[in-house]
Amino acid sequence: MTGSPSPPHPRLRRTAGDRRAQLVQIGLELLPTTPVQELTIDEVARRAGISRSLLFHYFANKREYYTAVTRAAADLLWEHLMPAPGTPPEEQVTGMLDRYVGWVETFRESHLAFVRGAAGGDPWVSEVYEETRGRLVEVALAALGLPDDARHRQLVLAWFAFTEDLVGSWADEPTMTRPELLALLRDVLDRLVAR
Amino acid sequence: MTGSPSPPHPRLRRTAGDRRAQLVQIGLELLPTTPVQELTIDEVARRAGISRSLLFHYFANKREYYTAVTRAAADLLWEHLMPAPGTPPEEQVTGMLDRYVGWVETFRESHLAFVRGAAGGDPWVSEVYEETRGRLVEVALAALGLPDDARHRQLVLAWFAFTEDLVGSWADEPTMTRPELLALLRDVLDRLVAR
DNA sequence: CGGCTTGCTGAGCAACGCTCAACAAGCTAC
DNA sequence: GTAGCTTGTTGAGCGTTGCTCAGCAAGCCG
Repeated sequence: MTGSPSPPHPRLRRTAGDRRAQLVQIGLELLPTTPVQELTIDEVARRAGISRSLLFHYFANKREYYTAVTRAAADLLWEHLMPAPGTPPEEQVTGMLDRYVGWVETFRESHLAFVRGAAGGDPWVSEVYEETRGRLVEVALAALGLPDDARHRQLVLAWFAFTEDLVGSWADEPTMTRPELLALLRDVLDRLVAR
Repeated sequence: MTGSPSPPHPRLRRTAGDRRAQLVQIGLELLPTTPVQELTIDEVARRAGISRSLLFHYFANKREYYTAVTRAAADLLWEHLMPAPGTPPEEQVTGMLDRYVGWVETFRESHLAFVRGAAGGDPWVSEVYEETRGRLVEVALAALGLPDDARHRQLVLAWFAFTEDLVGSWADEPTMTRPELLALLRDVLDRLVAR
């Protein structure tokens, strides 16, 4: 008590890019335990060891912040799913599907949290994932050699919803083998678009 | 300014049941324009013509309130979908599917808002709809003459996700006729469980 | 009219999103 | 080395919103 106030932190100063990345990273780490929109600025700032005010220096408001966090999560998924350049089209969908199941197996909780946050209430958050889903549909339709029209988009998007739900519950309680799951999903897709 | 304060409301006093029902009703009316969790107590109280405090007399906290609103919405859907007693099993699923599409056609925006709120972040809200979905699966499996085991539940629940997504986007942009949509959904379900 | 139940309110606290004026770390110029 | 600029950073503080609590008053009974 009688000692000098002693600055607990040597007042580290980061570059703008570093700090921004750090804040988004903290958001990503908090995602599994907290719905995005319920992240509190206080908590994030505390973890980063900065004042609340600084967060508003990098993000105009709370929404812009958690939208950035959501976008970061979507980008991670996107990069993991994208086929390596040069992959033959007929293998692309199979590969993406396989990697998607792997992703859910590895990051089950955080992925579930991400999807829930993206599906739920806030339009600004939903839009981020919608956009990623849209790009995934484009890739899938191209790989399948199908036209990118409204009808095929609807069908493949609905199949995404089917896949997300089934893979999620399967990861929680495996009622079939992994290859069976993959075959089932692929089969449903093929029959759907073969009309 | 110089007039008497004049009590704007004659201080109407309602029974507990009436007031509760009124508050839930207001929540239902606000659902299409506002994600459930973002309903503000202020707004609801203002619309009901009561003080904020009174709302906390009926609902312990905000969550309990919007959970009640969500449950009311889920009950409305449930009552609309349930087959009339005495309906032969083979017609039950077809009828429920038909009524579901009708429901989405009629209440597109509010139903979308409801599903989004139920899917999104808050576990307490999700649980309400999860429970209704669970009961719907039971009815469907019974009508189809299938065992109510984990695997069938997973498949039918995933098919629900497929159906919700497809019917939602179809209502926005009809890419096929209504009978075609119903036939497609029914066909996907039949093939899924016929394994 | 006195007394009881209970629907109802207003003042007020704490948490949180957000603003703003000012401080200070680290670089460049002289 | 120091003057001066840029910009990362902070603290005080405001408005809104969820929530509490002591107490008022509407309607009923004796």
